[in-house]
Amino acid sequence: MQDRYDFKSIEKKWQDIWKDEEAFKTEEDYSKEKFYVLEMYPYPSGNLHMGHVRNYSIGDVISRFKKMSGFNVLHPMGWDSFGLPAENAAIKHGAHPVEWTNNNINEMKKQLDSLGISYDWEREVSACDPDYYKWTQWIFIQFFKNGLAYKKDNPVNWCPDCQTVLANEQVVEGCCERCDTPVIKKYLSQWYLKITDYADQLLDNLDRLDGWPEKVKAMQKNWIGKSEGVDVKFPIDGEDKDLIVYTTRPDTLFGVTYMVLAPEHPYVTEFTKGTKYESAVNAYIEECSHKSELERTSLTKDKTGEFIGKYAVNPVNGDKIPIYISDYVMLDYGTGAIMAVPAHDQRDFEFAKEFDLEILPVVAVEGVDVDHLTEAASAEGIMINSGKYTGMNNKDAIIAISDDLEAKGFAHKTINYKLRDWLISRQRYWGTPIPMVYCEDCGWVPEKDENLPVLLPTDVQFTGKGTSPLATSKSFRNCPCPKCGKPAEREIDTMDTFLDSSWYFLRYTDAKNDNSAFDTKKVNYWMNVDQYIGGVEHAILHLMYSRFFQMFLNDINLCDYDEPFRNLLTQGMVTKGYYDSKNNYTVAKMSKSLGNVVSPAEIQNKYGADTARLFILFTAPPEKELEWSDAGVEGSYRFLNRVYRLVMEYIKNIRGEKRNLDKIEIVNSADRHLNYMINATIKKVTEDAGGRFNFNTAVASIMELVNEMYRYMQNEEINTPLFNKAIEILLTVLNPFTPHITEELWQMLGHKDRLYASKWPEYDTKALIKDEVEVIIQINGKLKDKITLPNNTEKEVAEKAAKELKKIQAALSDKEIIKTIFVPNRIINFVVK
RNA sequence: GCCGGAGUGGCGGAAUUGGUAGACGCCGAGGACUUAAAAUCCUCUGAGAAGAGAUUCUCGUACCGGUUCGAGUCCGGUCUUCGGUACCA
Repeated sequence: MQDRYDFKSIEKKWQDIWKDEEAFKTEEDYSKEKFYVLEMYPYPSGNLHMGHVRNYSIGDVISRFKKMSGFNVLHPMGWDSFGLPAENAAIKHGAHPVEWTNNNINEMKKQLDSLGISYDWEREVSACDPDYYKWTQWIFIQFFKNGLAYKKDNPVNWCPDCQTVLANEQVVEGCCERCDTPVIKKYLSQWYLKITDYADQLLDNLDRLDGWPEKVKAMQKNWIGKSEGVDVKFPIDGEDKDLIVYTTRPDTLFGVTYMVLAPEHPYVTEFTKGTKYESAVNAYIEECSHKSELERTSLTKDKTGEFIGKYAVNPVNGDKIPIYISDYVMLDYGTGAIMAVPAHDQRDFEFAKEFDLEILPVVAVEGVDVDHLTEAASAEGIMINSGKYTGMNNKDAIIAISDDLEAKGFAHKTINYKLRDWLISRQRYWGTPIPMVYCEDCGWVPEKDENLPVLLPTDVQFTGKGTSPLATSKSFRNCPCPKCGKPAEREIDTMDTFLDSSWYFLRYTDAKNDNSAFDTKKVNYWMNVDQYIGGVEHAILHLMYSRFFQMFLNDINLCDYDEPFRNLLTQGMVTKGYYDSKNNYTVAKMSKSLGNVVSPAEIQNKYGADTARLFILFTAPPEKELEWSDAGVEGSYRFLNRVYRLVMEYIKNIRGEKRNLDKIEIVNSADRHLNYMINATIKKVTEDAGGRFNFNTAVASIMELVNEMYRYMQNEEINTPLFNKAIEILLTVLNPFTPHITEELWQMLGHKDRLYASKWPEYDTKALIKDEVEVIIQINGKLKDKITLPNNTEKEVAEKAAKELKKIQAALSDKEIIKTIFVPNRIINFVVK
């Protein structure tokens, strides 16, 4: 017998068989309960990394487990195949993005199959496939027709390196999320989707998503950033205009000592034109416009600004207060103007100190000397210096002051969101063309349905510079207006690739439909996604955009659900330790630049796919970070060899005889214990792999069963129906984790059927009841001794038996028992003094 | 600052409802097999103390306190750490 099992031939053999048998093909069966398990589709970079392996191993265990449990399982895979790397490769190597992308897809597909992941490849989707992006375009047009897509001239985030605009969500700390280049503001006319119309629904529905991690929900909540306050009207002295500001603290209105406008606010040039303030103000605006987003939002920098020569009138007391401009006020939040209360807002406090403006406290905060502030007092307190509101609790004053001002027409309650509309135009080639046409007479008109898809032209030049590559196509731009037929021009920008990924999970339910994006009956059968699995880096971007799409498609009656993903599992990163430049041991996400990458192919060559899967699932719970350990991989490999040898030993043992498959007989305590372990393992794996997704503890319990079987084998006859059952259960419950080796051993036992198609075992609750149980004996809650008693021994009997134990007698000799706590089959606790 | 997690052996991690803390695995030590090594199998493996030894005692889940017969688990406070987010008015 070989020392180590031959994973290379076994894994290849079974992957070929599954393919031939169409083992994982899924069809609609409306009579059967469905389960839709989905892993986030990857960008086809051409190479699988360990993060992918983890993601897909988790999904595959769930998928295989649910299939064996009797569900009609949908487990598809596809490609997020539009995007910059393909285009950059085209610029660099001259290959067309479509070739580069499709080569990568073929390569990655092979790698996925070599891991034994059970995908139904007949439902494969690829974002860059015209049969797919036709419907992305069609959905965009539905947004347009419903007034949710619009083109607008706006200051936008521009990445000078990627040569394209970015959505707010793609700007991380003032830099491009892709290349880390500081983002600059540009004025451009761009397409937007009105996600802000769904702000409340996106927020409110979060409460219903109880299968989502708190963390992700909190991140989305913060991002939407709902705040309730009031818009207050400040008349401007000497002008026939009012200044509207948004505040959440109307209780501090008596403490307003100046006003601030964003430098870009339209009033600024209007009020300063031709005045002595004009040159200084314009210089300041000019200075701000050169600052990057990063510089401007930096908290550490000193406050700057300019007085614009005008005064506003405070509606609560008629005070005249100076108006400044400063870049600490943002044009795109609230009204782009604020009332400044230096005593109670830290930013205003800093500005007031810099410009020597009055700091007037209006809320007495406990424990703070408000007349000698060293920083703003933003906590709650009692109103002071506030006319008739003085003495009130500031929380009550918020309501009283806003109500009074509202009655006088100076205020109204408002809600503000941080969420902005989604800028979806990209000045790049490799994306879905925006299917819009500009006609001088008709304005922006969507392409006719029958002309979809608007195909990406092939006669373009990739320079990576200047305007959208589509502008260089001779064939693309000119077209007739879909409405009036006159010569018109196509939009030359493409869509953000996040649109492609905002509905791909719907397309899987009906991937080959030529007549619509998906069939309503099919989509309603399969949706929602019962279990979605992916990295937490998509907590806001992809997961919020997809929810938005789903809500919209629900509103236009294309499907019955307003949330796409019922349960979400955010897997942790795969990390590995390395020695940095100062020779310190550091653990970090695997990355080429750090040199701490372990490639899946390398591990598969050395140990096989089953070992790679097992190690990843066993080493850490799925949502936690997983630190790669070569020794740990060895351990997983060792375990699989142990399983292999165990089954070979059993087969060897029955050679020449018939396998004893009679009725199971439990003849001794060893049998009873093995039978207990068999059933306990089924129970544990069913609960851990099927419900809690704690695959690590599920695997641990299978390991315990194997250990027990080795012990049993040393002393007992193993050609018995009971041991045969142990072997078969072992292979069955291990199958979702390591499908190749278990399928092979199953066949070697003589089975003609397949393990992947077999039924998940049920456990016998009677076998889990032990005849005898170990009861612990405590004195004052501390463990003193243990006693073995018949199951369900009564309190009196147990207590008597416990008191007869020598240790307990000794411990109780000079004590008085006040009370005895008895938990059946568990604990006797003597409370003594 | 605000929001959300997490702190358990040498390491990854168990303990699902308040009931034997440390399952399972890694590392390590010892033994068996072997000419030898690898592989495999068996035993031990939280810390400290006492004992020749079987064994016994004490401490121990970031820290301080509380509730309880009993707390890794519940409550109050503190610290550390990770992730997200922020001149958002």
